[in-house]
Amino acid sequence: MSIVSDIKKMVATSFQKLYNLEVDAANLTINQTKPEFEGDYTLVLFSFLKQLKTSPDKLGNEIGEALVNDFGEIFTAHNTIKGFLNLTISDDYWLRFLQENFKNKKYGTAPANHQKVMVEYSSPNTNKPIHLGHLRNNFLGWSVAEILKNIGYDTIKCSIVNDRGIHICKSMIAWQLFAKGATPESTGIKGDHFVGDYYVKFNEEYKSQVSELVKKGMPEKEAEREAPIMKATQKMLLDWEAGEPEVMELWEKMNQWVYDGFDVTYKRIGSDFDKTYYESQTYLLGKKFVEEGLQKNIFFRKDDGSVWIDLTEKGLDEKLVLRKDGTSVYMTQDLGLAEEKYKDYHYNKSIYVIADEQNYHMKVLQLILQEAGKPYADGIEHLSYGLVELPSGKMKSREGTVVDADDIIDEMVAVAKNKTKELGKVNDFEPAELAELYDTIALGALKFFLLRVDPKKKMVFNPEESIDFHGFTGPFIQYTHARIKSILRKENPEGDSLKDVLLKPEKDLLLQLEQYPSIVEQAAAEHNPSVLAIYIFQVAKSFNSFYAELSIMKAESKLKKELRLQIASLTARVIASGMHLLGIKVPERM
RNA sequence: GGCCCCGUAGUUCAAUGGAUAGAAUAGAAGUUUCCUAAACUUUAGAUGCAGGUUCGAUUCCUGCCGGGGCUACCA
Repeated sequence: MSIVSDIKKMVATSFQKLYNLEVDAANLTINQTKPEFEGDYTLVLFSFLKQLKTSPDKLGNEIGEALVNDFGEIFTAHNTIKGFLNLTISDDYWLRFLQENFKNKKYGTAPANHQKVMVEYSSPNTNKPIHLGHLRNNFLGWSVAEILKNIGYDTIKCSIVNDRGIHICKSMIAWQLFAKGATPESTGIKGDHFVGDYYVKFNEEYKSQVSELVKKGMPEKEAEREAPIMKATQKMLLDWEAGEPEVMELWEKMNQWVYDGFDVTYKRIGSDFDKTYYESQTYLLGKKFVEEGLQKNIFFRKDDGSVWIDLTEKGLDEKLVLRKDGTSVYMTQDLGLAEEKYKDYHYNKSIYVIADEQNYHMKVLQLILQEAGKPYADGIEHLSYGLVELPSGKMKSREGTVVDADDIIDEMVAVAKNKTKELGKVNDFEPAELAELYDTIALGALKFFLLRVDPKKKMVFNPEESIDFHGFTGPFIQYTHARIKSILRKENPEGDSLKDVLLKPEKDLLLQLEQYPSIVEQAAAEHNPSVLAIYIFQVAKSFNSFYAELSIMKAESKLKKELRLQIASLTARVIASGMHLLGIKVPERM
C-alpha cells in the first residue's frame, strides 16, 4: 500500500468522524506538496467547502488536527494555506519504509493476478530493414509487456510478420532482374538491407519505366499499370498465391535473408517474442470469419459479391470485409488473426502496438468483433503511438530520409566509445567489457530517448541533439547507478535499525522511492513507459543532489552512514529495476 | 466535405480541473586538496488567438488561426 492511498483512507476516516460525511477515498485529491510550502503531501479541500458550509482554513485545521491526533505515528504536523492542507509525514514512517524495503528484491513488483495479456508489437514487413519508427514500436511493446508482467500479468509477446504481398514481390522481381545471383553472403550485406536494396531498385526501375511510357504518350495512370516491371510483379503475386514452386522457393530464400538480418537487430535491441505469426499462414483465416458473420447476418453481400458490414448506426460508414473476387482485405486478415490469437491463448486483454495512422482501422476492428459478439472483443486495446519525425519533417523512404535502425545504433555506439575514451574512467576494462559498455550506453541513450515521451504524441528526433548523454537521458541515469555501485562495492548497509532525524536530501529521496510501486502501476494502467522514464530520471537527479550535498562514506555518524547506505541501496535497486522495465541495462561502472 | 489528433521557454519534452506552469538542452555565472564533474549550484526565458463553464482552466466547451492523420475492393 502506498502512502498516498493510506492518507486517503485516513482522511476519509476523519471526514466520517468529524462531520459524519461519507467520502470516497478515490475522489480525494492528494498531491505532493510544492517545495515552497511546509509539508510532504497536500490534500485539496475546495470540493468539500460547499457541502460542509465551512471555510477552507477551518476545514483544513480540523482535518489536520484530527489526522495528527488519531494517526500520530504517520503525521507530525499540518498547515492550511488557501484551501490546501499540507501534511508532514513523520521521519519514523520513512525510516520504517526504508528498513522494510532496502533489501527487498521484489520491491515494485506484484504477485500473479492470473490475467493473460497479449502484446503484439514490432510486426515488420519483410521487404525492408527496420528504421527509427519501428524502434519506437519495438521499445514500447517490449516495455509495456515487461511492465505488465512485473505487476502480475501472464504476458505473451507476439509479432505478426507481414511476409507476403505485392511489396515482397517487388523485391523478388528486382532481385531476379538485377542481382545476377548475388546473395547477402556473396556481398557481405546484412540480409534485411540486402533485400531492402532491391526494393529500392524496384522503385527506381518502375519510376523510369513509367516516365518512359509517359514520354511515349501514355497517360500516367495507364503507364503506372502497364509498366512491365509492375506487370511482372503482379503476375508473381498470382504465382505465389497459386503456390508456383519456383516463386515459393525464391520467396522463402529471400524472406530467410531478411529474418537472418532481423535476428541480428532484434538481438541487439533486446526484442523477443513468445509467438510469431506469419501473415502467409494466417491471411486466409479471416474468410471463415466472414462466412460465419454472413450466416449470422452481421455482414451482408452486395450484388457484385463483395461483403460489407454496416456501421452507420455506430456513426461510421459501411466497411468492406471481403472483395468481390472473394479475396481478403487487411481487415479480413485482422479479424481472422484476432480469432486465432484468442484460440491460441484465451487472453483477457490483447494490446496492439500500432502507429496512430491506424486509429480508425483499430476502432473498426474492435467494433466488428463486438458486433460479432466475440467474447474477447472488449479486451482489445490499441496502444496508439505517434510517428517519429525528423527536424526536416516526416521520414520518407522514397526520399531517402529514413533513419535506419542499424545505422543509428552504430552511430550511437561510436559516440559512446569516443566519449568514454575521452573521460578515461574505465581504462582498466577488458576489450569485451568495453564493447559491452558502449552498447549499454548507446542503447540506453536511444531507448530512453524514444520512451521518455508520451507514446500517444508524435516526437522529433534530431540526430545531432538526440545523441546526448547529459541531462534527461539514459546515460545520466546509468551514470548515477554506477556511482552508487561504486560506493556499495566498498561497503554495504548492515541492516541496523534506524532512528534519526532526516535531512532534506534524505527525505526527498525516500519520498520518491516510496512512490515507485505506484508509478509502475500507473505506467501499466496507462500503457505508458514514459511515466516510468520521467520518474527514474527524477530519482537519479535527487540522488545526485543528495550525493553532492552529503557524504555517505564519511557520514557524521555511524547511524547516518547506515541510513545513507540503505538509501543508496534502495535507490540503485529502483533505478536498475525501473530501467529494466524500459529494456535498458545499467552498468556497474562507467 | 466528414471524422480524429496536436499547438507550452530558442529547441526537445512535463503538468488525475488545483498553490507562483515544471525539466532538459542551448545562454549567463559559479563548484573538484571531499564517496566517479557523463555531476552539482545559481540565473534568465513559454501556455497560438477570442469567448464560455468553474471558487480555480495548459487541462473541459464553442469559434478562429496554424500543423498532422484518417476517410482505398492498399497493407
